[in-house]
Amino acid sequence: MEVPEVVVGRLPQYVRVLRDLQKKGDRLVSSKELGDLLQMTPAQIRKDLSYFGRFGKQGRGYSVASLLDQLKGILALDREWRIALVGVGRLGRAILGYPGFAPEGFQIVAAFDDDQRQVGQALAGLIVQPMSEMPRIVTEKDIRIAIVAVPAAQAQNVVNQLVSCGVKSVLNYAPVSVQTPEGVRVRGIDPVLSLQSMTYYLGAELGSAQQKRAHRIGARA
Amino acid sequence: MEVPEVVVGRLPQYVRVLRDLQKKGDRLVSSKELGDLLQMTPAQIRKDLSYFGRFGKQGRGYSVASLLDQLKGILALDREWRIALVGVGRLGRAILGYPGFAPEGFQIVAAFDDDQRQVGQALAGLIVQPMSEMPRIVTEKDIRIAIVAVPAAQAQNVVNQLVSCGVKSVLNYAPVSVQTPEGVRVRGIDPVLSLQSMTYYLGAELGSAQQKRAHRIGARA
DNA sequence: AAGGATTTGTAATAGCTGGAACAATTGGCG
DNA sequence: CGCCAATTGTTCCAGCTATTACAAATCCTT
Repeated sequence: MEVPEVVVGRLPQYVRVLRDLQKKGDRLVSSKELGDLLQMTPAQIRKDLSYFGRFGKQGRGYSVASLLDQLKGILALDREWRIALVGVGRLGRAILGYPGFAPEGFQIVAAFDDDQRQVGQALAGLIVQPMSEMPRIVTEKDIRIAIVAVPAAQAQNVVNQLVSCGVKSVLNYAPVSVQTPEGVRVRGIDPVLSLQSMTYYLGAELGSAQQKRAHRIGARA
Repeated sequence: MEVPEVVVGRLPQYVRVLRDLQKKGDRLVSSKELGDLLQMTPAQIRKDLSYFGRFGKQGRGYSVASLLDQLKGILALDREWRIALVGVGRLGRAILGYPGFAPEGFQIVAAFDDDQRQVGQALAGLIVQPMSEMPRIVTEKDIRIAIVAVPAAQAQNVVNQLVSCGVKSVLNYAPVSVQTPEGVRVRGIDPVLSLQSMTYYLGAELGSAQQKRAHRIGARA
């Protein structure tokens, strides 16, 4: 069966909330409970999970530990992922220092920059490498994921290089939409875009009554 | 006419690419061109825009400057938005120093933290305030948007406080799903979730032939 | 052991979203 | 001046997504 991309996109949320429940000591959880925590309908959660198997028990719900294990397997989170970081400016350094990656199995194992003042420097236990070393290092370390934290003007070029090195997934912090060949996935992280999609509704609230009527407000987690 | 939320979510991308085109000196742009840049079909762009009016000229395309102006108006980006930041730890400081907000009209005008060692400190021209000052300052400065950069365990509590202060939009950097009443919008920024939705496809490529067949690969910008 | 309360997995359905297609319109060119 | 190429705005339709509804299964209580 074909799994819709939107379903895959929700699985990590399930993983995250299941971890919290496990930490809290809960052994069982129902789709209703999960739905409340994630502001989704129970049916959607059950249907999403049903793409991958039957993990629950009727009348009881899901075993937190077992569902978590299953989802980690499905998302391939039961292994370490080596990541290359490109760009060690202000943003890149913050990413290197972010403590949220390692506990989830994401390890930044190489850092690149084309600024000669940055190259050779030690950061978070890594020596910053010149871009010219990318093909060799990415191949040697078998890196499939890259994080791009370079200025917008350089992002497309950097992504092109990464793709030609065999990188298949890119997390793009540059505020620009980059194009990739089929088979290479890009996820953008741009707080400004997120803010701008919220001001639409804020503007309506401040605007005329006519505008108010035109926009419907609904919460989103 | 009711505008779907998914359409509103794409408008900021149009704004971003239109800015780039304007910087590049282009005066006109077609939906085909925009579609190529954003890896979308021209029809979708035309349809999205048609929710708000008729901005193009048949046979010619859209005036970059005029479409940009229109979209900025629709998204309420033609004004300054005052933002409160909660949490000035490692992540909060990085956000304060991020130079991408100001040029888009987003100004962080208050910073809060409940850590007594942080309160009173000057950061990026702001004095870090205690949480107890939030109701007063948010009201006085008429703040409607907040950025949350506190540990996951405190995020829900902080959001509750923000909501009770009248904040209507929250950009949540904490790796947790927070619940809000209807009318309050939350957008989460969690790079780990983005990575985890990509490993699903990477795992399939490394896995068995059976898994390979099960997952379909398609690029996404 | 029987009955009731609960909850899953899925089938059916309603609603939404994206894309194809095309008439209408515009500007350029000979 | 008339034709041609280009491109929009919109209608229609196919496909996708979410929700409702319910039979089947499980556990708890008495």
